[in-house]
Amino acid sequence: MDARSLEVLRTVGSQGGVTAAARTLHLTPSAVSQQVAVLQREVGVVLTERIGRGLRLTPAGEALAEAAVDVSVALERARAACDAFLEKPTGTVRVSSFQSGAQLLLPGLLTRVAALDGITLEAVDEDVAQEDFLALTDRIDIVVAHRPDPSPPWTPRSGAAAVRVVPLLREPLDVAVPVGHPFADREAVRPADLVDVPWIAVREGFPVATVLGEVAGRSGTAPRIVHRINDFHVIEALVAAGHGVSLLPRHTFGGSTRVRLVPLAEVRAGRRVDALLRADRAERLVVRRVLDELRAEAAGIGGPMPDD
Amino acid sequence: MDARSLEVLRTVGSQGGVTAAARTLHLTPSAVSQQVAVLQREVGVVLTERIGRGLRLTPAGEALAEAAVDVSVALERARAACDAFLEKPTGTVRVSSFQSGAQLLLPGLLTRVAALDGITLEAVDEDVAQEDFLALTDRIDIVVAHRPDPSPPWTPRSGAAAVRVVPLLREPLDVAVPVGHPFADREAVRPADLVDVPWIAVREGFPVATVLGEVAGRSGTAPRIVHRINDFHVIEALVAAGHGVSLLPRHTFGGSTRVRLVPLAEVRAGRRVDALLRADRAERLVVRRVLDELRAEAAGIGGPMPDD
DNA sequence: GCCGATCTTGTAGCGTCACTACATGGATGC
DNA sequence: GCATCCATGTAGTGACGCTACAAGATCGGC
Repeated sequence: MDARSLEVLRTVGSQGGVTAAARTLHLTPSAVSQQVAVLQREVGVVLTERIGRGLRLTPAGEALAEAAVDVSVALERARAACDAFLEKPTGTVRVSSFQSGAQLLLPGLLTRVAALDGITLEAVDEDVAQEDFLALTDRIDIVVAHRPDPSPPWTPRSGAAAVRVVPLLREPLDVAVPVGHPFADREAVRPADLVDVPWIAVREGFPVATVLGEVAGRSGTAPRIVHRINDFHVIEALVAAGHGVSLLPRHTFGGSTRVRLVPLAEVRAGRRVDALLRADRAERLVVRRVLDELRAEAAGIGGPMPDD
Repeated sequence: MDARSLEVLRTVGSQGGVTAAARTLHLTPSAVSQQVAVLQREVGVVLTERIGRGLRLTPAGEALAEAAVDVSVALERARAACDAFLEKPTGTVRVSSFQSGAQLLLPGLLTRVAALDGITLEAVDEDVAQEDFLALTDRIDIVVAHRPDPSPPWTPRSGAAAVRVVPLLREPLDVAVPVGHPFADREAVRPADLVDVPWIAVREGFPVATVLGEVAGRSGTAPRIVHRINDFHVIEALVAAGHGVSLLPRHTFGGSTRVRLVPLAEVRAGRRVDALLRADRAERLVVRRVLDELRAEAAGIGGPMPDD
């Protein structure tokens, strides 16, 4: 029973398969399969079961994976205990963010971290579907993720307490319309005003996709979606050119002079931006340090965080 | 940073040296030294320092060893999480005890455990000096140890919370005198009565050695020790033959018809019998099960345990 | 003060274990 | 029913940890 084997099992659980686990662990599927097999023989309990052509953890496997979290945490805490005897926290931290979050937070974060000296920060932009954010934590230390504001909290595929959620900021979603549009100079628009307008939405399954449905739902009709674009800047350009209206996050707005953001009335539309990190990663001193800076940076932008 | 490496470091700390650690880990000193060296290189902090021709942990090493406990605990807890899915706790548990404790507790414990079915119990009798009991926990699951009743609690050489102490029973120490001795039919004897009597004591440094000094101290004189014998049955035989008097535990008394046990008055003389086990071992289900039986067995003998 | 004993720490050699590459058996979906 | 994807076996290879041996260091005894 090795800490590494447990880590492998846990990854199979969180990534939902041998192949996916192999990818994030930089191994071949064969190696992963063997590790799990050895572990299974050792504990004498069936840990995985085939589901279709895939694989998932049995209740025993879940329990073991859950316990594996504490092992990783204890290991990282041990490492941190030593780091405390070094003068400065040193090391490299991998941070990922969806694009608009990166645009909002990364420049300031990088400046702050550069001032700390000794910490190298590897930033990656990752645009993934809502349900895939948690899985990113297996290969990235701090995952900046977003979800619609009124929405159920992050629920991992496996291992309940494995991932920690640190709220960063809440950002309202406004209606983006071109200059000259009937709404452009309004104080606010109500859902009832938006019946049958041509929407530019994000792709299905992506973070704020559900918000549009809810806004439209208030007026009792389905939204008329004419385009599905993930990049907010592209959306902004399309709106500016009069190809439709859209919901855009207020603070990330590019500032096009040909687009106006009009607040929504009667409905609470927004997105929450959270930092997701595995419990073991959260024990690393450098990670904590970077996370502190990230929170400070977010606090300077979004104002105080409301409780969920 | 491996769980095994941490275990090695921890053993070096608790055993107080590379060679001793190598013995308990069934390794060569060279292997232990290399492991520590690798670990040290990895964390970048000095973990050990030479003290004479020996070795001890630096504060950083202590901190890491302390953290290593949690790693072992988490690992064993993971194993236990799987065992919970098996029908019965199965496995082998190593128990050691000093001789008189073994005589008192082992027969009943073995009977109890045999009734559980599936647990094999390896019993060892270990007569070690007071300060060496704790080190036994590195190679034995449950160490039955004893110490003078009013005495400071067990303090490990390294790693404060690494060893758990489970009180089993308290046993009074009585004055053993031969039949026909002036004290033989007394209700009790006072320290003042015992000035200048010829004592048979245990060897220096062994568990109840200090009690005699304290009893004698009450009368203001040093005890006159004529023999140093560790085996209580040998002591009993010597007392029976009139070669001196001794302090013997009441419940372990062999029952020689030529020896009387007379209680001590005015002074609280006794020994505490404790079970010592490492925190990680305590997580194993089989170990817990055996420990439960041991406590039950002890409760049947010593009556309720007083708080220290 | 020298010598043996004891303890730690290097170096060479060896065995084991985990990984990769490749092949096989199932299950899915167009 | 064929192509695809996934998990899992099997041989081969490389790396890592161990043992055996030797060297440097320190303490106790005569």
